[in-house]
Amino acid sequence: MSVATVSRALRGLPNVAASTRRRVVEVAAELSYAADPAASRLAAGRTSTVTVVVPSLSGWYFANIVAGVEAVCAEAGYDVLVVGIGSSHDLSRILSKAYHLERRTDGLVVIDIAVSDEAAASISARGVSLTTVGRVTDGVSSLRVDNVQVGRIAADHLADLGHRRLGAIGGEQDEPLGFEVSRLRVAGFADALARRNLSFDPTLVEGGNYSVDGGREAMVALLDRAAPPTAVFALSDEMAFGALMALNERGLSPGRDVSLIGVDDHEFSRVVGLTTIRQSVTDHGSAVARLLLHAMEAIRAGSAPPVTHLVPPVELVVRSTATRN
Amino acid sequence: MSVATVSRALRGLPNVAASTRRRVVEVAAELSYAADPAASRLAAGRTSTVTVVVPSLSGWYFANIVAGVEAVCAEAGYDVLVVGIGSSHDLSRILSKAYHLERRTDGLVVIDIAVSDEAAASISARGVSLTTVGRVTDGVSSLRVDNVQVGRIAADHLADLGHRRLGAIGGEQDEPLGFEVSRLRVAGFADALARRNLSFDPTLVEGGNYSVDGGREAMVALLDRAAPPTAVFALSDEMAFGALMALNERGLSPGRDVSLIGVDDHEFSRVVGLTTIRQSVTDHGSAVARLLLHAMEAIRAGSAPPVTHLVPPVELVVRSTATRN
DNA sequence: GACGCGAGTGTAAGCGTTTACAGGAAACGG
DNA sequence: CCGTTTCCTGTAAACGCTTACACTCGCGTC
Repeated sequence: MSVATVSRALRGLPNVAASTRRRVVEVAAELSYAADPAASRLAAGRTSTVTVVVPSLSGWYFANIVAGVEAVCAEAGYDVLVVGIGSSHDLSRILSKAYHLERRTDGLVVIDIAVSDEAAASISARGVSLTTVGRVTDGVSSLRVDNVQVGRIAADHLADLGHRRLGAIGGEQDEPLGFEVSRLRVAGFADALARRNLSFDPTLVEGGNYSVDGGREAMVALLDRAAPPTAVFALSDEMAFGALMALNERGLSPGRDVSLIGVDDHEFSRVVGLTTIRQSVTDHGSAVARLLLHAMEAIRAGSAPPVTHLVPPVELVVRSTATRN
Repeated sequence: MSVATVSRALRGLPNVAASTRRRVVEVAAELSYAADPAASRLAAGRTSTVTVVVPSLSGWYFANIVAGVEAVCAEAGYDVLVVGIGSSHDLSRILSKAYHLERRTDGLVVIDIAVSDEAAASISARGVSLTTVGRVTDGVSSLRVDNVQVGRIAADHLADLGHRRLGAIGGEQDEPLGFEVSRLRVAGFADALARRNLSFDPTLVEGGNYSVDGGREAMVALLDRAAPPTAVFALSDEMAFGALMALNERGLSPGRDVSLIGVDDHEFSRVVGLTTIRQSVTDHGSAVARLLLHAMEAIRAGSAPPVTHLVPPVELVVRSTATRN
């Protein structure tokens, strides 16, 4: 029996007699033989590897996205490589990584990092499939929540509760990763208020850096205003937790003295009763992984990869930190 | 100039004239050339890849460990593969994965999963380095916190505060991953009490499944006892958060009505003022990655890999949920 | 001035697959 | 019964590196 036949049998290719295949599979199992991945990759030119590029691996949001991607890709037989670009905001590291990734991966999931058209073109020219989360690039499948909608939901809820003086805790100007998200959410927030003929004071937006500490400081800054807001929209639950700390420190009660709404439905939001806007992050990871798998399948089949833009729904979760004014 | 010279120059091997090397590096940069990883792996037999095997990728603890490992390994030029074994408790999946890993990785970091002596032997026989976190196997470098000590610190703190009727929220019998940890922490807890001639009622231990919900239910069960404990040791912060929920639901105040101490110093512990025992999980990841790098270096050099067992310190963090009885 | 030596470079044989191509046997139609 | 077609299997050429080995210098040595 030749190596070619074995290779064909083990990979499920056609043109192998059923009896032959059975024997091959049997013996392979017995010897616990499996093709050397490096040799396969070299010969076939495909790596059976998917790479997730992510700003950071710790942090609730990224960890959950990666978990979703990993589950689906592993299930489909792909190895999952992770690349954290760390706090180094310089794109060069990402690009050099992406460059190294060249012959290293069949697919790329890029999370919350802007991919320029040229970068996307160069990646696709190398035969690597690309999908993004949180950012969209022309011609690249992506998944993102409708952040404008998120802002609107928050504003509508707070306005329905009778709040009129509203503040927000968002990203910061010099924050490459989170700023775009902040901009959209705040825009939606302001837009929904405008539709109700309510005014939104843009000076009542404080940067919170998407961290607990940042959220705390932002809330302190808001409380120190001459006329503090009666309700605050924190653009992430983590910042909302910080805001809760600030309220506690001042002896203020969330929901009674100041209403607060977050975004994410982090698992600890339940613990503190945080009203929030839920996004199912792990599901997002799974969904984008499936997008990627389809694209890779298409490329392998020689057809043009489909371009799909997923916009999963978000959902208001009412708890106790936002109450009637 | 021959391919051999280029190969040697680019990899920094000796026996290359400085001038030659300079030119090669220069031209390579210009053409943005880099060796095809698959071909290198096939020819050299090494993969420059490290694999992290972890029960789950979401969850604070695992995400942070993986982040620490990734940072160090990426820095050292290794690709980082992640394998989540999911909720499937069956070892077969792990083993089949490990088997597939055979020619796929130079090093393995196994987190909170027991590795049998035979499995360790078979892995090392394949030339793959192995380090573990949370579990120790003979002859395998590892990192684990002293869980007995963790239990003692908790008991000492609560006892110092005058508490005499103590409960605990831990893992469960049928929980393959967490039970060992629970056993040790509870043992340390009981031991420290015994040293003070205080009694510990083992029926006052409820299983909390290392989840928020589990912690909540465990606390409910404890509160429903005829004689509830005045202080509770939650074996993880996440369970402690659940316990806090249960207290809130009953209108009880943590620290005043029931004292509570957790383990981890999760970033939200600060938010709720949870007294806890800190472990620096990301640092643990970095440390175990360095252990692995050393082992792989030794193997490459032909020497026997050093076996080191790291036991990083833990630290009591006093906040407001545990107070004088 | 022949010799040995070491530094630097080139040659070529793998590494273990995949895959185009060729070949051979069985089945089928005329 | 012979020529086709259809299936299956084998042969061998890549794939792009690494590395043992051979080789060529230029130099110091006796």
